[in-house]
Amino acid sequence: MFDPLKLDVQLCFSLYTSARTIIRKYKPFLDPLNITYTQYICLLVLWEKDMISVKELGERLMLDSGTLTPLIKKLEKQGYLKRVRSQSDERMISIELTELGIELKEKAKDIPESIVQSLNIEISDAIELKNRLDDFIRKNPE
Amino acid sequence: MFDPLKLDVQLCFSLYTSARTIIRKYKPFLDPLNITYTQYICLLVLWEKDMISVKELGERLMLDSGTLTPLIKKLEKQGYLKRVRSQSDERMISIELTELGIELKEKAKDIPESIVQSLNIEISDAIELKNRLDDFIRKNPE
DNA sequence: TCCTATTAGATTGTATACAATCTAATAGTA
DNA sequence: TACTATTAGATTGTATACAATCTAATAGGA
Repeated sequence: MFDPLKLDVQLCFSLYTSARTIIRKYKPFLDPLNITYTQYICLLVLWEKDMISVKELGERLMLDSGTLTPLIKKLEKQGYLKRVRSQSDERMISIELTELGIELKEKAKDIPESIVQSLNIEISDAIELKNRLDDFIRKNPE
Repeated sequence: MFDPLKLDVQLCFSLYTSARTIIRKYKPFLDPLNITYTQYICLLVLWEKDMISVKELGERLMLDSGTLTPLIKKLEKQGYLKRVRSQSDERMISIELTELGIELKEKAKDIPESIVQSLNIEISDAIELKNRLDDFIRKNPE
């Protein structure tokens, strides 16, 4: 008999478990750089576009200032970035990579490839899965 | 030019975001029961099989005692379960639903259906996505 | 039986997530 | 211009995750 109150049946649990599983895979590659997964994705955004506000970073990662403020301060303490009060609008903080932060990009460049190698998944399946997830995210905003 | 250090390219971020997105969808349905998503999935396991150890629950959810111990104590404080030291092996704790915990199953019975309704996704797509995720989890253990 | 290894769960410490609230700055408007 | 609303980011409080360590109990030999 089909019971929707079964853990095994619920999509959410599969998403939750998959996310934790893959984030765990990043750990051995991020530990040497002394950063966490969330810090890593912040840096990914900054490596793409430097000098953005906390708000813009938050929109990109779908995280709020409650999560980002302490995290950015930790990256600042490690010397990877600076927090600069904007001149034009003093409510805003501009996050700016330091030399060290820019250099870190080079050290992190092989991580995506290493992750793909460490995952037991075909590239085509990974792409298909990612497309389906992005479709899901797109259709379920907020 | 394809850059693997782009956030948008990485499967992990899609998983991470999808998981947070769908867990957020549970909140309006779980808030009235005064439980969180993680507490809910613990109860899902117990509603399926009562009187299990912390270890067995942990294996089912892939969570360790560091996460589960405080969480189970909160559910105990709310009166949904009892923690009973096993007679045969005093290292083990048996988690046992109370009347209140059993009654909660009835109150939670419509949640899966409500979630499906609230998600903008076709059932067939949800099933396909879930199958792919479960395949991914199965192939990437630990 | 005695000793060592293992195991179950608890505890500690760090790092998110996220709701709710707060503060200071800016925008919008009468 | 004076007033109100909005906005950016910080702060507070709660609840995970998870590594590392600790403790007590059991298992498995010599």
